[in-house]
Amino acid sequence: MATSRTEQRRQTEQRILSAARRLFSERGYERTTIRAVATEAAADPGLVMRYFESKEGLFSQVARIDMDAEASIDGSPAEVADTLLASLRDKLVTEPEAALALLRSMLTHPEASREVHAYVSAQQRRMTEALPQDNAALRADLLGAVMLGTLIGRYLIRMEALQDAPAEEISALLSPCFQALAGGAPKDVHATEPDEQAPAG
Amino acid sequence: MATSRTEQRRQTEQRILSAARRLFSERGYERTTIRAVATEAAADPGLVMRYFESKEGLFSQVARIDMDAEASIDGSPAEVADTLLASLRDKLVTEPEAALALLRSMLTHPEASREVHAYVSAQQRRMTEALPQDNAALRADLLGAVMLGTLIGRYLIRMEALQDAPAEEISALLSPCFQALAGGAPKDVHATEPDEQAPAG
DNA sequence: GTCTATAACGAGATAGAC
DNA sequence: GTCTATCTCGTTATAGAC
Repeated sequence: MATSRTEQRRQTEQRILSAARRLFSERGYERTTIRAVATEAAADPGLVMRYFESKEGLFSQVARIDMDAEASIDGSPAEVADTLLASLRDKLVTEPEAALALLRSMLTHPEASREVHAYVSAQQRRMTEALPQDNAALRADLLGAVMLGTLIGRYLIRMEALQDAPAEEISALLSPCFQALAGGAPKDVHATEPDEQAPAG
Repeated sequence: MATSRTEQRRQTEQRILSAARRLFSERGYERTTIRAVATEAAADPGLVMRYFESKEGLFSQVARIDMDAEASIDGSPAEVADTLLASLRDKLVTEPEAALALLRSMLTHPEASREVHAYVSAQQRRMTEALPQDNAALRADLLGAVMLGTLIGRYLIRMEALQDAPAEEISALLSPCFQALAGGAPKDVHATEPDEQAPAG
């Protein structure tokens, strides 16, 4: 017998999670209803509640991102910039659906906001340690803001050119930007005249 | 007498608008209720409906941004970058509450999304015309994404360092970033005048 | 009579009883 | 696993104040 009760239940749970991931990332927390998730998963609304306790519980399950999976951030400023850029490129290559569920709701849902805040804070702290400048914390925040803006533009707002561009082209354009923010020397600039670039401080 | 009936009404309308602006920008569209706006404005929920037709109508009134007020975008890539940076710095100096109402809801409310999309598209088109490169459209989108990310980080997500930093410091750090994205030569000037264009080299 | 406040309606949500 | 009570929302009718 292929489908025991527990197996059946596990499958239903998976269908619900998958449906929730899709709807939360497409519509955000508020506009996603338990009913819609249930319909999408061919299950009963009550079941969703039973399995995940509440709408909040379902969202938590969906939007949990493991910070530990992120690459560690260290080395010279230029290396930090490269690491971050590589991390961003990853997310530009394959759409990070679970993360999008979180991003989509971060401006309007308190828990999503907290979750994102915790994530960027952690990342920020690691970067701040790696960047030697006195204004390292601000530089780290700006790096985070640029990454956030890029992901929002591509996946959530769907800016046309940004949505269609290959990941490599985006990261190539962003590279000098990251280098500058990290405080390293901008390397592959399409500049006609490489001027001196000492940060005023 | 200071408060005639129409004057009284005008004041109530203003209180409602002000309350709505605050609540929409703090909580976003979905989590802002007509009732809460009315309470905040010391008015009646029915009045809000009567004055503004519907919740959508109220939001439209609050979130209307005049694109014409934006500075025109032209000149060399370096000048384009400077213009954009100046525009961003403006918004970093004084918190643009009405725009924040729109930004806060852009990821979860369809009309807010459309409004923002129209805005960035218009800006994008003007920039694309000004930037000579073949990948101008993508560069324009990225410039927009960086500005968006910066505003979100400072006002909506409230990244700590970014929230507290003076506008000049932020724009100084962002300047080479903008220059690189616009395709001009990175330069280390931090101008205080929007019109100021330092002669490079 | 116009403008404002109170009350009620129906839709749709979550969550807990069966 | 299903059904239904309760809550809150946006909105509309109704009664009262100027």
